[in-house]
Amino acid sequence: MRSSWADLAANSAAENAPTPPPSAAAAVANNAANTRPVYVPPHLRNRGPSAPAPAAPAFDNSGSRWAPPPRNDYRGGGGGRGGGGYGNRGGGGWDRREANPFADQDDSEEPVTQEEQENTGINFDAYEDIPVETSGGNVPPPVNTFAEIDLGEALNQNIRRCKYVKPTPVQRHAIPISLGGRDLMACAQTGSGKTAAFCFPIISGIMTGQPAQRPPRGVRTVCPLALVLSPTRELSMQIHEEARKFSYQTGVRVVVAYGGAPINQQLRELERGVDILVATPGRLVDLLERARVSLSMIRYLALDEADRMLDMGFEPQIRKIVEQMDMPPAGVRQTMLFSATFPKEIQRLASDFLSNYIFLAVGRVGSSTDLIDQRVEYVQESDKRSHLMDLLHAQRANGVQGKQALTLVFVETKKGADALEHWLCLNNFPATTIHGDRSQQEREAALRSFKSGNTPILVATDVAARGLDIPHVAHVVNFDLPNDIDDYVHRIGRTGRAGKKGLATAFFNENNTSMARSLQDLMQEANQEVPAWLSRFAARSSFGGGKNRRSGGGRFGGRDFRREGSFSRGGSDYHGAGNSGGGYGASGGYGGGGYGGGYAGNSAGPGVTSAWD
DNA sequence: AAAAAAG
Repeated sequence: MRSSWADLAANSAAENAPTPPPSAAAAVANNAANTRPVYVPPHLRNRGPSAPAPAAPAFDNSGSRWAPPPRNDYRGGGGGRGGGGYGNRGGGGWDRREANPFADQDDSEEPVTQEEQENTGINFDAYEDIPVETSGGNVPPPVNTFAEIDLGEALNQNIRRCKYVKPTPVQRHAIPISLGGRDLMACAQTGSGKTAAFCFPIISGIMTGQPAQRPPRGVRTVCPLALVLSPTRELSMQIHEEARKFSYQTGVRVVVAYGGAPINQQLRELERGVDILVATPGRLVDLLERARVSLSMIRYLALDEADRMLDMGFEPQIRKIVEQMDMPPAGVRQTMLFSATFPKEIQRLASDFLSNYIFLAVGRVGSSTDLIDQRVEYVQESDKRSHLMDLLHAQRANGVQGKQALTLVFVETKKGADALEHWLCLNNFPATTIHGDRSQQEREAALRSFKSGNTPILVATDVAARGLDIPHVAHVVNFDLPNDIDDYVHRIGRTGRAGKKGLATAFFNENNTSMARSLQDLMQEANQEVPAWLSRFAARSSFGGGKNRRSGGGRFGGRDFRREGSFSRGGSDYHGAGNSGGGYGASGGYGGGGYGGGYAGNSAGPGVTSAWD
């Protein structure tokens, strides 16, 4: 598929003239007469007439099936509205024009108004005074602007189209680390732009890196250069949509594959070429076993919600994909793990997939205090429905134009989700539900309907707990509390995103006593008001410690497990040994004492644990 | 024990 880039380059060199790509021999000859490098990075391939003519590629495969006809996705100026030709994704068969992922947005060149920024952008004021913790050797310093990083003009333009003005904290730190070629384990807040944090370096790396060799002879096997895995289908879809925006007109192709949807369409997309494959594990294993995908060329591996991907349910599949197929080993490929939460048992498992990695935890002080208002109410099992009804009524009263604010209600079981949805509808609350017993079509329809406000109440199992970015979720209700505090963190993280405020209400009763202590600790750390009755439950249940207890007092949602043992446990002074200056150059390495935490000198109170993506 | 992920 590299050759399709080559064709593009050739095409571009000919100023978009409809001439066939040069033969390999011609390419070589041309190159011999020309000292320019043979490889043309994708960000140069869509250049307009003013761009210097790139050298012809040395690896042209014209005549083979890997050299499809030249793409015609150059559009004058590159940034304009472009008129027709968009939205032909899925139509047209061999029409290779790239659908405009920004088609549904106002693409005018008007400066972004304050209001717009407020409504659509990220509220960066919410990200001041971020505590940052890094460990590992030679940590690259963070950047403050996208301009400081050379991501290439095409990517920069997409960043502007996305209305990203400056990098979020996780992006400031993670992008230089990734661009530096380092493996990374990153804990980052919910809704703080973590997808971009791993997409930008991957796209940039593919654009500027060496051209890929031709895929092996397996006729229909495709060889992506990057693999992004996520635990749910909807999250994979979302990552794919984001990544498509970031890679628009870069020549980098992103394809998604997940279960529950017809495989044939996904196969067709794969055959058109794939640089970045976004997938759920099951469908990927299927594709690997059918030999439709080979991982032999993988340079970048990203696990989103990495702790989830490595817990009991997923670990075997992930090991199979990463260790037992044909993926290059750690140290050869570059591996990036992202999550809000990273229990140290899982960190230990994860380290199998990493090589000399940097651990990064980025959080903001008092984030939950400012952004997610957490409440816990004591509600008997039998009273939950009527209590929920009260909340919804109160909200409706506050709603704009009688419109219900978006409310996401988490329950424990799929049956429970159906039952609650049914009951809500009976009571004139337009609700829908998403869970694993529904068809993929139903799941996607439910999500759409919720996002659009058509059914402003979504009853969900944990399938919706992680990663999903649903704008304007005003309220997350933990109708049934999860059994794991990390799940709670992810669930409430569906609100209070991109610097906006949110509300989270949990129903607590005797069935949740195992959560009392961890919930109390979490809320305390986030400067939330803890009801006295909850503290009593916590005191009562705390003797055994409890599996939900976060070690060391849990100032951060994540902490490098490699540092365990080099500090006295008990966590009275989590950051005490770190220098609180700007020293990002951690020198410690594994378990060494020389941890240079770049803790952003905050004395305003306890750190944050609340919302980590 | 539940949920998710292949069909």
